[in-house]
Amino acid sequence: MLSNNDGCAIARTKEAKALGIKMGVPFFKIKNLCKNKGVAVFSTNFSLYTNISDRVMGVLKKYCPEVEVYSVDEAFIDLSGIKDPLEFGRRLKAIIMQEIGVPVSIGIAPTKVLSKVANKVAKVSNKADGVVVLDRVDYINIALARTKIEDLWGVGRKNSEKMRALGIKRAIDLKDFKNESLIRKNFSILGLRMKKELEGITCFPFNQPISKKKEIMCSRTFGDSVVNKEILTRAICNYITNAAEKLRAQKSKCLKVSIFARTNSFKNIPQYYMYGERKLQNPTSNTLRLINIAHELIDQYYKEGFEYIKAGARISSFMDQQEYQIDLLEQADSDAEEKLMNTIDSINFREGGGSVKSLACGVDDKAWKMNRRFKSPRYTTSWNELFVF
DNA sequence: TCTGGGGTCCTAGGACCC
DNA sequence: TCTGGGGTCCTAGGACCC
Repeated sequence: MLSNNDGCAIARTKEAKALGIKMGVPFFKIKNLCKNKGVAVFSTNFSLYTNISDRVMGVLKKYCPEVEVYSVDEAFIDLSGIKDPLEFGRRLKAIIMQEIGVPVSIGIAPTKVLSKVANKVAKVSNKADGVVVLDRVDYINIALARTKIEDLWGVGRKNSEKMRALGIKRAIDLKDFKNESLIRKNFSILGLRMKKELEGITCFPFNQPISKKKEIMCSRTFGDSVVNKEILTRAICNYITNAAEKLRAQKSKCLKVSIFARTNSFKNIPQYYMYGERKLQNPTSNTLRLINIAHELIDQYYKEGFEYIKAGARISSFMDQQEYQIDLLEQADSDAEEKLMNTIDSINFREGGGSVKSLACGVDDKAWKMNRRFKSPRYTTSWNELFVF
């Protein structure tokens, strides 16, 4: 399968992989190979994939207690409390095949990182028939000994090179690595969490089923480069429109807009990266308002005489409706603040007294902390704050 | 030679994912 | 000739506060 404009290979069958066709390789580099070896090549149809994905996820949600949709073709399922996970997995696989007609592989293990390893085993093993449970230390260790460090979920190109330099060549080496502070120092808290997950300790917990985007980007590479400001503007306004639609769909408003357009860096021509951003005083999801801002940014940053090959728009700094309402409340009505202050003052500090530095407003099961100037509400989970409900 | 001791908030950039 | 389109999280460092 090829990317937009049939630029790169982005999905390959086992057979294509065996021919050495790598993820992301430009199509023109493998065109001859494909022709000679009879590789079938297709353009992508993302709305079709989204549709199939939605149906598969629907089946998961119907039969599983907790589902976290991770990407268009992956989901995590919480199986705590399931007596026979292997049997459950096999049944689930059969149901998906029957109801949707799509083959899936299922990896089951104590943590997310280990379940990704199990899934990889399920994909390649003939014996497993698509479902693998890694629930015993000896099984886990065998699987980790066969997993190259760069194939581990969360270890990319840069960090696998660094790990190899430390003698960590396989996943098992990371699990058995004695010096934790060295891992922490070189690979940040994420590296340490990976190691702990390999040991079977959960560090990437199950996420809330409904998670909202924190930023939304729409961008495209053009088929032909664009040298006309009006055409470029029209494209960017389309991206803004799409982004705003997604924003409203998740019931958020944004506080930041940015636009960009770039020349083709693979070509030996004059290069320019146009980038502009704007922070907003008041949150919005209004398409027209966002488009107006885009126009202003383009007027400010556009340069004549360049061949633009790609452009996009990004919106970020979201507030959801609840937060936004609180923000308005705080700006408009200082009575609320006074009330909270009075409540806090009335609390008896038993252990040597104390002072209140921040306020917490409770809404449902969440709380937003605000500093004294009420710049922006902030979700907080720190342990040393006083919550007054 | 030494230069207070805490904090918060924000951003850019890097690394990773599919 | 021809090189995708989205996302997330973490860290360091600067600006600022008392």
